[in-house]
Amino acid sequence: MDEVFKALADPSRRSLLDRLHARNGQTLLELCDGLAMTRQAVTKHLGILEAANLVTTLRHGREKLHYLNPVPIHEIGERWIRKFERDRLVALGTLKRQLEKRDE
Amino acid sequence: MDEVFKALADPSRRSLLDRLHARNGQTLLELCDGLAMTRQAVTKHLGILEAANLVTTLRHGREKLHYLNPVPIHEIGERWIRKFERDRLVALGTLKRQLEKRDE
DNA sequence: TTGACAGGCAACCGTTTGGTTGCCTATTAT
DNA sequence: ATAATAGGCAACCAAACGGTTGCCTGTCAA
Repeated sequence: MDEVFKALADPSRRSLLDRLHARNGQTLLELCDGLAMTRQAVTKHLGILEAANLVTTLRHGREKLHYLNPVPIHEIGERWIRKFERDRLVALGTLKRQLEKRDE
Repeated sequence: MDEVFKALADPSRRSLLDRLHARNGQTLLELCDGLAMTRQAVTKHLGILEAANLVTTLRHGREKLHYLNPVPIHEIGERWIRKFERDRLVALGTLKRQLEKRDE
């Protein structure tokens, strides 16, 4: 879980996930295209995404295909974000009430 | 958005959010309790959470109350995670089909 | 078979990060 | 008034991060 959060913390990596979301199964060079960084930097980012299980790779001859794995993202939604959903509704009311209490 | 992702990347900060989720409106010292780091370190973490708008503070005399703001978390769920939901269903099928295509 | 192409590996570098220590200020209780 | 309490601020430090350059390996096409 921590690895996933860390992987998502970098905007370049999120953009790589976006690219794979737009078109799955791209090679390293395809993913490099248009990005303002070297191929080696992209390799590192993809390595981190792979370690977090957000990307799966597959060698096909001399090229490496990259596939998005949306499961960890979904899990963060389910196991982490959902937990805070209820708060959103009561947050303001609670704040107000607690303030009143403190001032008594 | 980037600030929120960065803020969520650290486990100590996520644990602080968890603590506020369990009991809202805690003081700095209350939030420090049981954590294996100095008060000043916690202050820094809370500062980052506040900058990301994940925590709202309120001075009350000499103590500072910290309140969880679940809105940015919710927005990540809505604007970011949701986008990848559809993929989850078709991911495996697509992978299989693309592999077959490549091998032709 | 020899280039060209796709990618891997490792060393290095400046900046950011997460944490510390030390000291200062403001508020409250005795 | 004074001491204790709650927190703020700044300097410093090691480690991690995001990126680079340089070079090497494996695969495909002419």
